[in-house]
Amino acid sequence: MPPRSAAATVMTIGRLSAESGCKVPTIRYYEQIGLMPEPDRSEGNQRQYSRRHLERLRFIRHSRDLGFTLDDIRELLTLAAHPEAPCEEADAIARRHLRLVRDRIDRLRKLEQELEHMAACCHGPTVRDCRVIEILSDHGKCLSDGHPPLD
Amino acid sequence: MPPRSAAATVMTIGRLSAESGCKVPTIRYYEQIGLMPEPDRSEGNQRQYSRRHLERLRFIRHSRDLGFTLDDIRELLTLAAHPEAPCEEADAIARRHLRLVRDRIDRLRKLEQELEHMAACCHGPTVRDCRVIEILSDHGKCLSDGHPPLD
DNA sequence: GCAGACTCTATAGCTTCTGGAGATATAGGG
DNA sequence: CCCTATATCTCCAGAAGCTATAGAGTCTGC
Repeated sequence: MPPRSAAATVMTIGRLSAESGCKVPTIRYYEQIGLMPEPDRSEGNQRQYSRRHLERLRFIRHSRDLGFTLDDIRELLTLAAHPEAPCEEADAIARRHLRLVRDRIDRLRKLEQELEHMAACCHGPTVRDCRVIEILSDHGKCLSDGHPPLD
Repeated sequence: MPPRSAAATVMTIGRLSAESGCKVPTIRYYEQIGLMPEPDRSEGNQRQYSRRHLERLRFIRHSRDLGFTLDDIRELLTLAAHPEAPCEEADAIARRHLRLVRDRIDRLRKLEQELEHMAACCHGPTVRDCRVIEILSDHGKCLSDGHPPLD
């Protein structure tokens, strides 16, 4: 009997979606931007995917979950296809991304403090006595001087 | 002599930009989406801003820096215009935002660990021995089961 | 009165998808 | 063979929050 899991040699796009966790329009989008190769088509013009497609898509999905950009992923995919190449580049991408993530954490922490401070400053029942609005209006009432952009 | 700082009663858009830290196209964009009111125009059809515009724009800018969405800011601006209204709502917006920020910090921390783990796993000189690609290919090699979406 | 800086409008692009419209394909049951 | 329900097809628009460009007009200082 034919296998019921991802072991099926041919998948529709819906199946690929279920197996990979990517939504159907997202898969078509990835194909459109050249991140996924164009699959074969059935007689009725429907996409037919193989396990190789699934693997690639899972790689993409996983990398996206880890916050890599599509451009990063494009590069990582190229690297993955050349096992003999030096891995410095892949490593560099990962490390750069790690720096980015740490940076974002730092900035978000500052923000967290600022917001805690703000929320703690609400003193009266009306907007007039509420510091939230006031602090937003006047940067000088902030804990820190500058808020770096979040992204 | 006419004042040289923001005390000028009338500003061009470039001046408003410099005083607020918002770029010129951003200011026009805010006007377009109704976040900033349409200012008077000079005879030559150029926008003329008052200090009230500057205050509003600074409020917006500061809130953006703190990560509030434009929709949040719209609401906060409305609230700010009604000092007699109860401040619960402003407070609620700030607290909701605080929760959001904390959530993002948590998720980014997990990511950080994952990436550290990954980077530490690079063992060989070629992609073949580099775990970065391998881990990306195979979710099972991850520290955690699921990576929640970052946003 | 002219160079150069600034501003105007309108429109398109960025990133990473997501959703809808309207048409076709396929699978399962009678 | 037909019917229906679901899945798929293409194409296009929209989301958030800007940013950039083109081509024209305006203002300022010397």
